[in-house]
Amino acid sequence: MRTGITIKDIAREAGVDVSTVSRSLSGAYGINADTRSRVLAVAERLNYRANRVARGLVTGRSHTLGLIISDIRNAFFAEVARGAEDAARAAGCDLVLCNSDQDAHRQMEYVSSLAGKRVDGILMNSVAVLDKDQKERLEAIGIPIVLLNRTPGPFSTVCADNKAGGRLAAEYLLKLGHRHVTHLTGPAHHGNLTDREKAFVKAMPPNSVTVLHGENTFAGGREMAQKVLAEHPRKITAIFAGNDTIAFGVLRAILDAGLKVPDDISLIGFDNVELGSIVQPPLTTIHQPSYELGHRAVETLLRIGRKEATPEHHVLPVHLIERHSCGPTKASS
Amino acid sequence: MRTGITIKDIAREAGVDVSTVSRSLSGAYGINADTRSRVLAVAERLNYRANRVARGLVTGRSHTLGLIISDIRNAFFAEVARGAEDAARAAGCDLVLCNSDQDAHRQMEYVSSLAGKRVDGILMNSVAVLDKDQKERLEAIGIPIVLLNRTPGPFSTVCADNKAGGRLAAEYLLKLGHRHVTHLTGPAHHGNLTDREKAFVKAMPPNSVTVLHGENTFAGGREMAQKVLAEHPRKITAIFAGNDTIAFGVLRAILDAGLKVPDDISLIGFDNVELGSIVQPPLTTIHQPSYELGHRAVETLLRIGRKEATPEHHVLPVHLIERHSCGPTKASS
DNA sequence: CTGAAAGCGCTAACAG
DNA sequence: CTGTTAGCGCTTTCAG
Repeated sequence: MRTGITIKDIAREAGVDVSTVSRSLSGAYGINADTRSRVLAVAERLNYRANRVARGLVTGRSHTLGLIISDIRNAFFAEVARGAEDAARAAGCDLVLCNSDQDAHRQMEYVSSLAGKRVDGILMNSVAVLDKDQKERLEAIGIPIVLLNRTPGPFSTVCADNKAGGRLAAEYLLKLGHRHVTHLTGPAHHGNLTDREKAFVKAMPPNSVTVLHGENTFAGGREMAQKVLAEHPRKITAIFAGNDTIAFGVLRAILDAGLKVPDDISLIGFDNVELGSIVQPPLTTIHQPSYELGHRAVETLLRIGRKEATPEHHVLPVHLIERHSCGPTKASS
Repeated sequence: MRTGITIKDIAREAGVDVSTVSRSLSGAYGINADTRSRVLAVAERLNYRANRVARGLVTGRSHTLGLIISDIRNAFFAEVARGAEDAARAAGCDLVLCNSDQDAHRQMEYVSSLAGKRVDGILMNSVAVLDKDQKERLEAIGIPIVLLNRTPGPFSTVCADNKAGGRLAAEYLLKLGHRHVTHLTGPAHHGNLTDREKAFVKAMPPNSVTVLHGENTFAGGREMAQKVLAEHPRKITAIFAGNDTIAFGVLRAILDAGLKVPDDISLIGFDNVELGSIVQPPLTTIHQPSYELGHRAVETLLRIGRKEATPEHHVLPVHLIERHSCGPTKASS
């Protein structure tokens, strides 16, 4: 009912066998040019549209990829998704969008569901560093996977150089004289954020930084900032946010508290989301190539999918974007 | 190779027929509780995962929906997409993401591709108001469609009350004394934006507003604003942007020109994107329920999909969010 | 070069 | 309650 016109109809109409139709359509070898164009004409006339589901059933390839991310509303992920979709489209694949909200259970449900649909590959920024059980289940699924965050293990990964980014942020703040800083970030054991945190803390002098974990969202950033602001009204001179979205929330809280950035407190983010340039003050941040990340990730997904082969690990460079949310400490040294 | 374990394997293993397995799995009627649990146990043990593609082939339902939007990087669409995905998931459907970049050709390719995949429905913010030919082609496809912008015709629509929004913006600006305003918006004949434009112009005094069409993106907003600023340095006292993303671009250009908002020029947007509250100055805008839009759209999509039935038209309310990007004119009255 | 036949993995009557 | 029989729409040997 739904479809109507199939390969069979056009076979009958063109007076040939279905296999001939199939071959003509797929532009295959060994087919008379005349028959072929006749078949094509009929297909055209009947407004035929091949059923990709049926084709997928026999070929075993669905030409569909799954993308599991925390939340598409985070501008960083939107950018990643766009890069991924462009690359997928270039390869003739569809991209199904899944928002995990950082929920491990939900993430697994998506994987399961995608597996049931026999997607050709899954791209995901895993909720947290995967435990042994999860890794095994993922491997058992037998679908190519590319992780958007560095996790030791059998899976390919594509991610930014988070450690270098954390270090960059530390060095910059240090150069400006900050010695009492706090790092506001997402849940602990989140691959990328954790790398940033570790590298940041390591690059700062001992005991100069306190870190607070929360939701890595606008709301989360605001809440964490409200907390620190309430507890340490004077002491801290700078905040390093785990990502720009958190930074925006932090900025919001600082503004609400009647304080000024960077006069009262410096703020540096991570991601370099487009809107960072128009908030007030424009946000100093660490740039990571979000679009590229998504693009590269599906490229490697497609590559490893083909040859049942060795995992690849790509790490993309980051750099500092100096705008106006950071300034020198007055109280320091 | 890809899959391995099928219904057949578990039939053999459990010593029953495949149809029995199928029935057990789908929790169907008329099946011995014992056999059923035995089958389930085997399935569990073998880590069986039903092939939804095969199932779709026979049932005719793919449990997949398509979402075609301009660009997921636009925060408004990200919000819509999230609402759509949540609703789709609640209904057991996957959502495939398509970015049309406002390109009519690309939009049609996506529709075609989705149709080939026999999606259960398509959700799209059509590039422009559809012409007769396009409408016919869409109808011929025979897949339920819900449009995210109001287009007269046979398709269901879910959208915000754009006209009311345009009027609201005009009334507000008028109240503040503005009599020389410009409206910076996207391409002409874009359903939603056009409605806003028309209502806005109509609610303003004759000849008080000039409108400029461009790209409805951050870059587009910046470019249009640069143009206006260069040509009418003094005259205009307020700008109404077709959406917040454009407004952000406009803001950027105004700031770059060394002017102040709202002192030198007032700015009002449309959408009420989250980040509007932290730009400087916080953006006054028209709120539309983006998440709801996406959510409602898939709900109606699913509904009209079931009964081959009458199109539905939903229009969701908007309201003014008064922040600090608009002020009274000094030069006026 | 083209037709016949088998089958991808699953569901859906129809008997028994 | 369960097995048998047909397919869904397409690709793919295998003959001819």
